[in-house]
Amino acid sequence: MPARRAKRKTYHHGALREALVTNALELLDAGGREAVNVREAARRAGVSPGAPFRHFPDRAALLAALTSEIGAEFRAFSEDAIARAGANPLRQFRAMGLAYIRYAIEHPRRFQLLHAETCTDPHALALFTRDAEAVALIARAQREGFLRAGPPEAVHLAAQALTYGLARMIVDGHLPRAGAEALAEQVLDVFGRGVAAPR
Amino acid sequence: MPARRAKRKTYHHGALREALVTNALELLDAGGREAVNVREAARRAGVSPGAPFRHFPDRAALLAALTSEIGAEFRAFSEDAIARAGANPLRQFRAMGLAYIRYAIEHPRRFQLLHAETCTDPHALALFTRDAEAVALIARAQREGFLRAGPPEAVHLAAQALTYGLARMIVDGHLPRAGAEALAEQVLDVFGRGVAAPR
DNA sequence: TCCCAATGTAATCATTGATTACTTTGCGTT
DNA sequence: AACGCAAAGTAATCAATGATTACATTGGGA
Repeated sequence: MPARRAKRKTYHHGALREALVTNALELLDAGGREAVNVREAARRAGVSPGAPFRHFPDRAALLAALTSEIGAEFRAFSEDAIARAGANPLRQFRAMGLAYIRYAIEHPRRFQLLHAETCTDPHALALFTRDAEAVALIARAQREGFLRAGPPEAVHLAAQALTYGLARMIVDGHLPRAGAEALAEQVLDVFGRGVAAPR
Repeated sequence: MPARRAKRKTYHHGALREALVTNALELLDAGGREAVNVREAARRAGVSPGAPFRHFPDRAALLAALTSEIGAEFRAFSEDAIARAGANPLRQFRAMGLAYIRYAIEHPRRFQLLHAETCTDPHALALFTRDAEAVALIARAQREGFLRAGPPEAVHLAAQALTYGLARMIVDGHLPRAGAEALAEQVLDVFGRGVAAPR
């Protein structure tokens, strides 16, 4: 209830845990993972440096909570994009990839945290949670003649790596963000024509 | 000359700068970028905490020197792989991609540092230093009928993104390192068949 | 030889994470 | 409605690190 950064009237904050995570998110967006620190989050919540300890045993726990929060946001973002893509599974797959890339463009620091080596949240990576399903889909499309032959696992991994690579290149500064989305669509088209069965 | 971690006989270390970078590399490999700290590097060199200041104005400078060192190593690694690939440009390109991935498997922390958003070393990224040349090569292969038609810039970016994505997936823990190289070869094959002109 | 610039030491300060004892609050129980 | 207790925050403290300054030592060149 009490506004962040304002002097608190009550002894108890009321929603310190949430406030800390929110403040940590601000710090992350502003300066990356290394800029996330407990004291500043506490300061912005108008609370003493020891207070966060009641909610998070250490900095890693705060980062974990932040990661979880961001994971949920990303999942919602991704699933929304899939829902908008209609019923065609291949269109859905493409939409998921583009959502991935768009999220990386819009929230690079969050993307970075979410996919860091240290992130162990199994649900954090929406793109990688339907592997078996996606591979089966690819195998079926191959049998039905829509996709050219080849090991479906490799085709799937290629699609993942391509998407992840584009997103990562943007986040890591190897691809200018301006126009990156349009470029990404071209790249996905090249790949799509590559894996499609020759007519 | 004096061994690291041993008590120094002389007042002057002799090669403190190099020793600090070496120690920083150890810290990086052991615990990632965040584990690199000036004091520990100084401690391991058997030198006081203030000594590094003579060589590096701050921690960022030490990290920059470390990055530069790693960049040179990676470049040599990559160029060696290309040299071994023979004269065929397409084979060279494939060899470069595989070298990229192999380096990521062998030295994930170094790869990570080298490709971090904060890395500004323009020569650090061997894969991305011959863009115009590679695009021209692709365009020529298309004209000569080896590759199917399509915007050569997009084909080139697709190849880059695929390679970078695989390497990054390994580094970020999204792909088990065991067997990753063989898997990567399969993926590059799928891509290669995709961009190759239909026979 | 001697001087001085380079290099390392010692001491110090600020920031941050972590931890403990103490204080305040407000809710559930009676 | 009063009480008591658990939850939540404060204050104080310690350790580790980065940064910075004044001082000491060394060795090579004028």
